[in-house]
Amino acid sequence: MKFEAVTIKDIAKALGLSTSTVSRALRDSYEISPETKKLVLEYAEKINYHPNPIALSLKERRSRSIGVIVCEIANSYFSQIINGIESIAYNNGYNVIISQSRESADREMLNLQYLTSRSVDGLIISVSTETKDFSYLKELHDRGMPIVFFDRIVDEIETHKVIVDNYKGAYDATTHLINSGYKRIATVSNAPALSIAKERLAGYKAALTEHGMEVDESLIKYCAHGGMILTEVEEAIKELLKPKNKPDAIFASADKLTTGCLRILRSKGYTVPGDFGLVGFSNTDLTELLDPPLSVIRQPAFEMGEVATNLLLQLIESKRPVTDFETKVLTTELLIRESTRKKIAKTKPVASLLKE
Amino acid sequence: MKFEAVTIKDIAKALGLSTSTVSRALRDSYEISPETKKLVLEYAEKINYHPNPIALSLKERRSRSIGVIVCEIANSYFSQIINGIESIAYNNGYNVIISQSRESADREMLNLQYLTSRSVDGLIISVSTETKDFSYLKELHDRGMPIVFFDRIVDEIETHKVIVDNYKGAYDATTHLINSGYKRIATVSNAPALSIAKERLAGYKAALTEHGMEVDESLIKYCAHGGMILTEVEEAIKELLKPKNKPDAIFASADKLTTGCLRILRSKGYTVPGDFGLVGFSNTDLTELLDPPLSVIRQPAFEMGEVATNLLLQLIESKRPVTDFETKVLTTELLIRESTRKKIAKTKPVASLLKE
DNA sequence: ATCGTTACCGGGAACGATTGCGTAAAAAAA
DNA sequence: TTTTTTTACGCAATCGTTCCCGGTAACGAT
Repeated sequence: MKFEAVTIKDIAKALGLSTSTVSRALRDSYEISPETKKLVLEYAEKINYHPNPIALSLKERRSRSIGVIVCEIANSYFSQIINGIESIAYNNGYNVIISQSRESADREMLNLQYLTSRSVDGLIISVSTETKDFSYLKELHDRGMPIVFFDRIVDEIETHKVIVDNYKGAYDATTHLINSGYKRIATVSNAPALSIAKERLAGYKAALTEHGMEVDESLIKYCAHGGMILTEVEEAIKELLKPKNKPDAIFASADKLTTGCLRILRSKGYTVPGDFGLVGFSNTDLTELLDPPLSVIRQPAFEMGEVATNLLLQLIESKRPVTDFETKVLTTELLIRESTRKKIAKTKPVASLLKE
Repeated sequence: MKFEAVTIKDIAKALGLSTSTVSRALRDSYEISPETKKLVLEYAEKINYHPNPIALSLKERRSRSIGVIVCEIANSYFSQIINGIESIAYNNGYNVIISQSRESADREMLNLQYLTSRSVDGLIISVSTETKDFSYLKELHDRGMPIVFFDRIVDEIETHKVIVDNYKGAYDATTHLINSGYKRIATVSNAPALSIAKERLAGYKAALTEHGMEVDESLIKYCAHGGMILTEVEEAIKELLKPKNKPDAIFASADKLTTGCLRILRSKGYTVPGDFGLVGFSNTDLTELLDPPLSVIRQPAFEMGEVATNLLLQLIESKRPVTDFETKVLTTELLIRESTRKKIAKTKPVASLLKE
């Protein structure tokens, strides 16, 4: 079934004009008489004419659409990012095509090919945990495709990037654990090759050393798929519990890792923050309703999406090749709740629950 | 900046052939000699030729893209649905354009216009709570636009629809509350005009009457935006707590309403399931980690997305106008956890936490 | 009377790909 | 050898739109 739309030809035929005249009348050209314009405009309105964007795309060699690749949509952080992207794109007449890599480099590549063959005007990407070979992306970029990275950025490719201050986020969280009285702080991290993993790890280590605590590599565990596969988190926790000198707190470095840790700890019968303190990056709005309410580092996800999109549009609409790229660094927010309160408060604070 | 792609003309020019020959060679037409084919194919491969989908769209009058309208992406239920939609669409060479109504009829209308002007081949929609006037949608459908509704369907428009057995879901949940010993069961529902709200309310009422309990209209509260605005939920709860004969359990009829109720109850210092039993529709995978773990009615969201997309593609690719429409009804699943356990068990069950 | 302006409008070539039709040359049949 | 058939390719129209060229009036100035 097809959906037949009105074209400029229909108007031309009905009004006994040429298509060029109609086109010009619609674009309010100076060489069309006011009467003709009025005629065309009114008729176009009457039969509900809308220019065919596909024909325009062909003519102007641009599709007015941007591609977005994230690892998964069903993740608060990314869906908030997408929200931000969408709001800006929409306001500028662009549409957004979303695809998911599901942390697979293959799927990411496929999506990339798909999106470019669909001739998107630009791309906003957070690479998968698995991606090691950026040559395809690099080639794309070299051939002129505007790209903006966010979250998991690629150092090898020079373009606009949007991140948060991961170092500081991790530093603050770890410091908070230290100040709360935790002595042996472990971390469950993302795939070590990832930019965010490195930065967060660096912040974690810095906080430890600056407070006179030594960095114990056996307390650093990695989950290759960033918590998307729960058994990886389980494995990490199992490892952490092995030695006699168990940690007394965990800093989790990604959304799914944070809730994953809680899930595993609880399933093993441990209590938080009794047996372990827990803090992590997370953007779920349910963290305060969890048992226990989780202390989290929250990223300004919506804003990140907005910023990334503005940068991309700037790139797309620039007449000359852009060579001056910037990396926007937004700040995280540490929300302190029960999960890092070493001495369990019997009376739960409820006043702040209504916020958001 | 533009991203210059290789065209069929480039190949033709380089090989001293006509564009038609190249086109036919690429499509493996019988009237092209094997040598020429080989030549073209190899050269196309070499310079990384990809047919321009926009030119194809213009020629074939189809864009191979489908539009999706949901109220918000950052909602587990909808992002799971989108996941399902995307997986099927992708496998069939379609791309998905997503937009959000944010429960506003105006935004929904705008999105609709935008998507159709972008000439999508079909639409998958869950209408907003606010939408009362379906004439635009109806007109679109009458003019031949393939549409599939899911979740919040529109009775006035005859087309494929995908829902769950809302009646049974609500009935089961309410019955579960009754069997757990709750005596005065309230419900917090969606906008009353919504199909899902009606069906769930009917299931709730049926369960009550069938178990010899009377339906008390003062125990039925509505939230016009389905929990998206928390103050509406707060207002509803406040109303429920007014009369002396307070309810002892709440059945919430949407994802955000369920977590919203928990949020409000906890912020007011009530305990669940001590002061109130709570069960509701929800697709978050965090419900078992909440305090208390929530009993929920879970919808097969991913599958719903798949089914809806298959139906839509069927509609799009049908040669003749389809007049025989079907409504697929999937089944919900009741997951029983702490929030409906009238007598608080001291030892929390942890074995099932690892599932999913 | 001739020329230059100005005001309006149409023809037709793009954009990239497909496809019906026409046709030259080569191969097969007469 | 002539006719017919097959093979293999090119021409041109098409999709909807824009825009570069024109073209033709009407009118004033010379």
